[in-house]
Amino acid sequence: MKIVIAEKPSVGRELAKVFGATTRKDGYIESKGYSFTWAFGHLLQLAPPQDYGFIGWRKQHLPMLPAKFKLAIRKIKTKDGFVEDPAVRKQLDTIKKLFDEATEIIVATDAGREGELIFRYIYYYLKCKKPFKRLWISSQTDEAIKDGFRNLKPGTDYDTLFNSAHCRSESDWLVGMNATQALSISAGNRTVLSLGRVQTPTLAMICARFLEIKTFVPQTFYQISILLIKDEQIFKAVSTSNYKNKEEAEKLFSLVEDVPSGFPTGGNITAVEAKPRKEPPPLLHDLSSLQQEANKKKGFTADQTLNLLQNLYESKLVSYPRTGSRYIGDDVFAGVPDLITKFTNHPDFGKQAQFLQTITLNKRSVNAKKVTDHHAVLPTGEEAYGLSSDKQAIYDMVVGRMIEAFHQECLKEITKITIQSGLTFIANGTVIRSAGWRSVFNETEDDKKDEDNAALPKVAVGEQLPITEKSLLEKQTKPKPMFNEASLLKALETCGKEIEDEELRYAMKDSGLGTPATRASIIETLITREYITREKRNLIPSTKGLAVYEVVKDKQIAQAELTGQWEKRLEEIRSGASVKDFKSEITEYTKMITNELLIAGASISGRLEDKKLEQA
DNA sequence: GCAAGGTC
Repeated sequence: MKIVIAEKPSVGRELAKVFGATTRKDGYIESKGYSFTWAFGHLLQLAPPQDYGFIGWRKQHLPMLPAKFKLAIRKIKTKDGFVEDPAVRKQLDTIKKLFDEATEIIVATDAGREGELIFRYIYYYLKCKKPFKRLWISSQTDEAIKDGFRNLKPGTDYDTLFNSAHCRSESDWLVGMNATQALSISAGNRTVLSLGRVQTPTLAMICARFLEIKTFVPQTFYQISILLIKDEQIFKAVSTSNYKNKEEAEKLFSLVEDVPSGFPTGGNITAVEAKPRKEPPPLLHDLSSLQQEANKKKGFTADQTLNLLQNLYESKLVSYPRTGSRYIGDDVFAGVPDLITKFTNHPDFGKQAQFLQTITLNKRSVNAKKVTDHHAVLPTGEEAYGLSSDKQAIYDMVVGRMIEAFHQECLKEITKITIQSGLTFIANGTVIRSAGWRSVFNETEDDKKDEDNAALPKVAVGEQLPITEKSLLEKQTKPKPMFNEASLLKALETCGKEIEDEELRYAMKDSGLGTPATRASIIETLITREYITREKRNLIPSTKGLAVYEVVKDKQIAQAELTGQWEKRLEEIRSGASVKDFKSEITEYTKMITNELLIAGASISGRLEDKKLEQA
């Protein structure tokens, strides 16, 4: 009997289906020759400090550097504290039984670093010694699966991938557990002050933005705007320059030749520019882009959106939710026309779905090379009925985006008129010639400025138009907005791109901070720790969060670059570099940050106390 | 009590 093990039940069932396996057992599916089983993500985790004898949080334990890490069954929180997850224990027993009977194991966890780790932790925990082969596919279509099974790789081909995964896991434990205890202990051990490679840079971003806004000094500046008229159509133009000095602005303002000042045609047209612009449809959604849209449109938190989407996935209404790809492969694209047909009666998108049946579909979101473990989120086409309003809203965002993504470009005409009257003015106008994908939701653009005109009248260079009105506008510079969940998610995705060091930036190019699967939980962790709170839709740091930020802000643990450095080294390990060197560097770093925090935490002890007094 | 990673 060959045992195939997948990362999650949905994939296990999909593989079984391709093999025609139908005998459903508890935790696996059987056929002649093959049994298909699965994990539920990580079943095993690195054991907590107390499993190595570090009982209680004590300075003399630090730094905790286990000679050999242990694995423990994933825990869940109950009213009696943390206990082994019984469902996980049961599935591990099933897997053990199957492995014991196996002649060969076929590893079908997701094709990536964590997928490899999920299997290897199970394999080593069960002390299994049987040979295994690796299924490595990036698409779940029947053809891709069959092809993958014809081209199984030797399991040992992925030893270096496991090494990099294992290093990632242990390094996060070493740095996170030690830094957390060190800071908590030195700050008086009254409350948990957690730190980690991902959560601390995230907290730092929120705090830095908050302080930037708090210390922002608005600058007053002046702008001059005019209204012109042509063929009974009034349009607006704004001075190309801003003026810091009021006297200067007033002087220039007096030079504007408007009708009330006695100039019947004081606006000289000096340039007219009209350019067509094509706006391609948006890409399909990955989890993060959907979380951002749901936060903007409906105010859902990242966590709520993930839960709603997971629910839709479990009801077989949408494809795999925790994806980081906004593309699909050609094989999935082949099924898209039929999929679109299923939505021709949709109350909101039916008409546009019908229209898509008559055109060549846009293939911007089709790129097999950009599909990683999972493709972009798509509806499955199963009939959806009786959904709660929140679930329906998320489902409609998925369906609507699919219709948009395969729709035509939006064609616009951008017009720019330059007017001279004492000083130079610009009038901008945008006319949509063909709405294309924008007809799906029919929403106005988010980047539209209030000084933009819709359509501009036809004018020619040399024409002189009446200026019916002029205004001197007093404006103030504004700080960047506070982070909300949408802008934070985006910042987590793109923070790698702002790293100056080219190599580190390259190492983070496909990752950012955290992963699609974990970003919602990072935000929730910061809230649970009382580092940040939600105020309306904004994420605001608390006194506690700001105190922690003060201690760590100049340290590596608060920089996104740390992840960049790790990613670079982990990639080297994956291609065969020594594990030993990286491990000893992590050990050194752990010792250093632990010692620093054991000293530094004392400085915030008082600030945590203040918070309690305020509340009392 | 604590990380980050995956998923029901």
